[in-house]
Amino acid sequence: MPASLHKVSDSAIRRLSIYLRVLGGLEREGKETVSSQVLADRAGTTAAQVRKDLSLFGSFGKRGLGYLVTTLRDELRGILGVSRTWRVALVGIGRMGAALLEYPHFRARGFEFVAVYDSDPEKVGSRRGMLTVEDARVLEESLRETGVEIVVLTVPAGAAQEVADAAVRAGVRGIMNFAPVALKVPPGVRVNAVRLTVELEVLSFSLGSVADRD
Amino acid sequence: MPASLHKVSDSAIRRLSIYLRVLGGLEREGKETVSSQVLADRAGTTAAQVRKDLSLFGSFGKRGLGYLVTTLRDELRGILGVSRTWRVALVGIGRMGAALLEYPHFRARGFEFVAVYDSDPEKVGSRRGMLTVEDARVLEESLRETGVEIVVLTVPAGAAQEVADAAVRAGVRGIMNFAPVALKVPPGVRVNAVRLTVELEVLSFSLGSVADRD
DNA sequence: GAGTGTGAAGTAATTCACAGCG
DNA sequence: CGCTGTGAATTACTTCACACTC
Repeated sequence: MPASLHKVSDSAIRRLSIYLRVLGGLEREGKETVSSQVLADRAGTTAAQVRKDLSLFGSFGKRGLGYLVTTLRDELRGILGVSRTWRVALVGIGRMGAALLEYPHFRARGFEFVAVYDSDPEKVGSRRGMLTVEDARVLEESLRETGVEIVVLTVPAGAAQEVADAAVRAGVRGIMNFAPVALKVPPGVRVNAVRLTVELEVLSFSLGSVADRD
Repeated sequence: MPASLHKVSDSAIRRLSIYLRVLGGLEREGKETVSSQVLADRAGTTAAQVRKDLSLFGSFGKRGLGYLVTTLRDELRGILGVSRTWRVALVGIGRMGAALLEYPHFRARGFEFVAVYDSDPEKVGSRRGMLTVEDARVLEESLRETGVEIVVLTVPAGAAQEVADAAVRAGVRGIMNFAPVALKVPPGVRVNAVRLTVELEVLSFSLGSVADRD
């Protein structure tokens, strides 16, 4: 039962994205087919989990054989919505913003930065690769004009909510938030937070508690 | 039932780290107490979840009043293991590595970079703030000598596993991995992967499927 | 035979709801 | 009274196990 309209868990989607990455590697290695077991090993999960995840969207495998690498990759691209290009804007061009702007894997996966904003007058007007830094004061209308669909937020915590509000008013429905605040957005808008300090603190906790395996 | 030796879920720990961040903000605002409800609002979760999470480690609140901000913050620091300083090394100083090295929130939370490595001869020997970039070939012994406890990996995918192996041999038990590969490490070593492309693809999926609320 | 697809079983995480305390 | 702490109920996620297909 393919079920494309049923609710799929976030963690399942995360894993699909990882499978997609693994399939790219397998393809480069010239592999034509792959079993759920091998896929699982490379993705860091279990074979049953792989099959369950894929079965949420269809029956892509061949029994006794496994999955066709290229076919499955195309299917996953379709499911994840990355067979097209997404128009992305960066707001806040500090060191982290600059690093993301040049991050090679984004473009390779269809996420293209089409605008950059900052509120620092020193930075506004300067070039960043193909792009010119625009003034954050014109954010809303500029985002709308440029047809931006996803915003990557690397501004200080204090500025994040107002930038998010402006982006939402401009019709943006996806926000990748690096600022250390929980953003409030209306229904229909999706925020994905990247919490670098949290990741380190999870490590710190694991190393601290002795009762720890794996 | 405090239960410090029982298994606590990863997501609970992640939330504790977020609560800690929120408490810092409340403290700066001069708030002395906070209810689970307010904490939840600022952290982006529910009051029941906050109380459940905290109850895994003790009874920190006062009924009818809430939690004392400073006290709870200290408790959480102890639980997460961040009342001390952690010695961290960065391996791979591209743009992302450079951004992390200067990321102000790491140091503010007790994560201190004490060494930087790269394999590029052009970079080896150059200065990065207080640190000199060392040659990745001496990684293992240098990590050991420097007493590094956590490694942040920002090397290309192809190099990540061998760097991880060397780090593990050097006694490192925590790895924050930015490379797009699943690292294999022995039991007792904890890897935390930061998958930036996955985060964007989750957004892409959410925007793509129309059947989407929140 | 090898390996998928999937209900059913088993775990884990979250939410409810309320007794009990300050 | 207000708000915590927590068992109980619920919901979500993962693993099992095996019929089925290539």
